[in-house]
Amino acid sequence: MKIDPDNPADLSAQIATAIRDAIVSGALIVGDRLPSEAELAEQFAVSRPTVREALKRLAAQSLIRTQRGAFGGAFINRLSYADAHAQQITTSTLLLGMNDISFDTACEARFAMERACALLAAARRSPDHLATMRAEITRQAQPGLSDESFCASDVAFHRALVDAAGNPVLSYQLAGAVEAMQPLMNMITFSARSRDAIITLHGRIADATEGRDGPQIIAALEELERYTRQLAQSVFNARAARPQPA
Amino acid sequence: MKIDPDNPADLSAQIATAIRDAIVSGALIVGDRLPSEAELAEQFAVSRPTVREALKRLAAQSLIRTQRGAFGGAFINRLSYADAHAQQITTSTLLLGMNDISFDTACEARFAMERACALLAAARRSPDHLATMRAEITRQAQPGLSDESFCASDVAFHRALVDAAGNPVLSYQLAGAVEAMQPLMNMITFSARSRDAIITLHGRIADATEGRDGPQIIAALEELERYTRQLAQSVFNARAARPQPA
DNA sequence: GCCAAAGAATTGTCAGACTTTTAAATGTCT
DNA sequence: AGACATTTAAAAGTCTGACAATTCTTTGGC
Repeated sequence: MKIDPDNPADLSAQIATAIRDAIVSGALIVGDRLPSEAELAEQFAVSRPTVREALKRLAAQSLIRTQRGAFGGAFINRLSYADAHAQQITTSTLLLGMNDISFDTACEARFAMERACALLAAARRSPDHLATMRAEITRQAQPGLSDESFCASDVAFHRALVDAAGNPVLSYQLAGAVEAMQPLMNMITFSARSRDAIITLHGRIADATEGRDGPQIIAALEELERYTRQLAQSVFNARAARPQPA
Repeated sequence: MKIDPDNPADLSAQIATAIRDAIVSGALIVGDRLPSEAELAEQFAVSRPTVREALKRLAAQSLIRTQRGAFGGAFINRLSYADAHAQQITTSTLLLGMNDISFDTACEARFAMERACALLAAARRSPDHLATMRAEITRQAQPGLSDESFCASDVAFHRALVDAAGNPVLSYQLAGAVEAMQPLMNMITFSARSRDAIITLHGRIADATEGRDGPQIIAALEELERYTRQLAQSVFNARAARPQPA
């Protein structure tokens, strides 16, 4: 590290890359303190604002954390599951929102991955996970619930299923897939009848999880995927029939 | 947006968050041009360097791209699959590298997700994907191959399988799981015998993919997971037996 | 021995200036 | 009139120097 060709392009990006590489390669480890901004500026032969821009880039990815005051500075940050989750969700949401991906494609990916958790969830679910799932089902059945709250509860239910698999890496990876679907799901209007159908399937999933019946969870998820895609199809068809609702 | 309380904490982070929220919420869409740095500085009542730090944070997440010259500026960037892939891999790699996650946990998550692609891959694989898989198997069988190259080829093989599922969202999500394993796999020494075993299983996966036999792909992947975990176990046990090899 | 004040190191922010890049506008020649 | 060269202006990229805010360490006083 500490190398920086005098290419005229984006010094702060180059510095950020150099430091990032040092972190990824293990040359800098969690808790290490970087030199002060003034020292870095001297090392890279640039001004302090340029160094600061580089550090802000790294901070945006939660790679470092800064602390003011004497013996403060920039420290290599441990990337927590929470941070990784949040980044994953933001990235996934933007990816889906900006690339006109079809509902079907996103839905297929999400349920394919969720089914991958089923066997593990059946083997490892704790009473805690079951309680969360049941609680969300109860919430979903409340009469005055808005579509948005219904979707939020849906996400919470599925997250509980994923977490029940007891593998934090899996939970992290799935977070993006499940949560990023929420804006897409929010475009759907859920009738009382369709909510009933979904709640029934959620009940089957919860029962199967309680009974440690992995294949049954998969079967219910498959049915839920089929139903969700069909529901979205009919909503979009109806909208296409009358393009100007106002 | 355009709001910014005069809280004394991290103005550049606040500005970045405000703009990011505007992007995620859809108030700013792909191709939109932000006001110039000078104008933003005026709007937020801060100095230009502070605005620049905020913009660099957004650039680090590929949310904006900047262009110099007249009528240049910061433009909302379309988050491409390539960018999202790269971010995903970096984040996953760091998460696994900094949180002493067990090999078993990472391995379990990875193969669980990969099996989720099996049925889709069987249904949709193209001759192109098959050719890639066969080519990587051939490479893996070369005699003088280093462990590192063997791992890299392993990753390429599995990525071909994932891509064969024909769902870009799935490919994106899986990228992290598969590629982030590489540093962990690189810690293993692959004997000629273990390479043979892995290559044989890869052959079974390729055959099953060619024959559109989803369950067979899953079975082979399960065996591969079992074998990989067992191999890692024995390597780690051997290392633990003589901690100071030098 | 404990508490308070001084000191120093470091990030956060500002102001102003200069350089470089780039596209548009203008001018000139055929 | 059209094609090409020149000028111009807008904008990011960078630098310098300064001051404010924060926080740890050390010193001094009781």
